[in-house]
Amino acid sequence: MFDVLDIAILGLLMDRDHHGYEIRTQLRERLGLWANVSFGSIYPALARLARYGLVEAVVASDARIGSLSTGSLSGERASLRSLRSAPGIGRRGRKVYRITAKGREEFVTLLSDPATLDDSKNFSLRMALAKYLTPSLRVGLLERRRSDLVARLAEVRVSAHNEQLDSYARSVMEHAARGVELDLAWIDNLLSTERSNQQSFAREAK
Amino acid sequence: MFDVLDIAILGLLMDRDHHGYEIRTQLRERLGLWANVSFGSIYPALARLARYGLVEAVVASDARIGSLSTGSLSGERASLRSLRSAPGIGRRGRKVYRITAKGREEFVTLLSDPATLDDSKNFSLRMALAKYLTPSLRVGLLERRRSDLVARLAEVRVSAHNEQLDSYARSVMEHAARGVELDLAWIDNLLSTERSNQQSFAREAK
DNA sequence: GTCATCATGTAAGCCGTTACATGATTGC
DNA sequence: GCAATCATGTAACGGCTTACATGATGAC
Repeated sequence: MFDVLDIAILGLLMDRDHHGYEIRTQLRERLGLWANVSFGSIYPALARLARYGLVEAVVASDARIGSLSTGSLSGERASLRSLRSAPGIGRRGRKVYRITAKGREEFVTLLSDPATLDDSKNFSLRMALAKYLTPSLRVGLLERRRSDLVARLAEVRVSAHNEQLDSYARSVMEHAARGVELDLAWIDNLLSTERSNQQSFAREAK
Repeated sequence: MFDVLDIAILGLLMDRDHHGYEIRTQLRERLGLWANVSFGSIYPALARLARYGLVEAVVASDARIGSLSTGSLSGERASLRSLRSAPGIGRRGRKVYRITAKGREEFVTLLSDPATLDDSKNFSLRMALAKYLTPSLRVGLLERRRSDLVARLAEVRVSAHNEQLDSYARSVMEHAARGVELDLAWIDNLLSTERSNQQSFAREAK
């Protein structure tokens, strides 16, 4: 139904409102992935999320003018016009998006949904947004990722020991193995942090 | 013109003939990438390469051993024989593909072509096939990759120091940085190997 | 005799990019 | 006045996956 980009956008909007143009930079700077997602992906995604009622477009309340922030939708048009005619701050009619209550709900569901949790890009995105998950969902996510990596490590080690590989191909395989080991160490570190947090919480509750 | 999968397939065929079904496993086992490329990609790619005359189908008729064409490559002949001799007869009419002289030329050109050498998947593929490159082309490839990684490392370190990141998002960024560092160490290691090989060659030539 | 594996191919569709189209604002 | 950046959107296109269609062979 909704894909990775939708989750990423909702995740950004959980924090604060954004307009489309801004989302591109934020995706790189705050969520790590993707060297510049194109606008051809972002704007349609926003439109779709709006159609499903997970986000809504609000007026660009610009810092200088301010006080325009009366949320009525009928005022939106007028405000955009006034922003345009008024020289100075307001750029071209920005459409600032805000996540709805329904969107917040759906976001947490999507984020913890174990379906399509295959590749590392996907996982990194979810981890970067993990503060919106409950501790137990976080641990579940981490454990699932851990078992995937263990399987992957075994596979890549078998490949690395393939006798018929030349030194370059073997080097690639060995490096792939080291990459998976690094990922695994990271996950284990995150897991132990989660567990010690849970323990200290349990102690407090006593 | 030709894409990554084409290079990968040609690379496999440089070694020995393959049929389509077999290529899928080999892509994983020998070239590392892609958890199973689908046949919907492989067969059309083979057909296209054949249209351009880079490969040709040498139909392995279900018939028994022998009847083998100009076996310039002894290893290839041996592998085909072993495929047929073990069980009763060959399976369904396999189409075994062989790389042509033109294909070998084009392969080296594509492999050393610096265009579209962006992502790590692409680079890993090229490195896995690096034995088909000249030493200087290999060094060029490695140096280009190195400078990309240096730039990437700087970028991701800036992201990791972003004050507004929560601990999870920061952890993702820091882990990304460690990943790039690992890649970089690998490249540097490969580069020094290349250089010491060149030196020992130079000594011999003296 | 039917299931798993081997084997080849086509068609539909998804997801994302590039290219196109438009326009405001800022700074030189 | 002109370029660069900010800003939004649509349309065409490409690559890869899924699903579909077909069929041989070997194992149990």
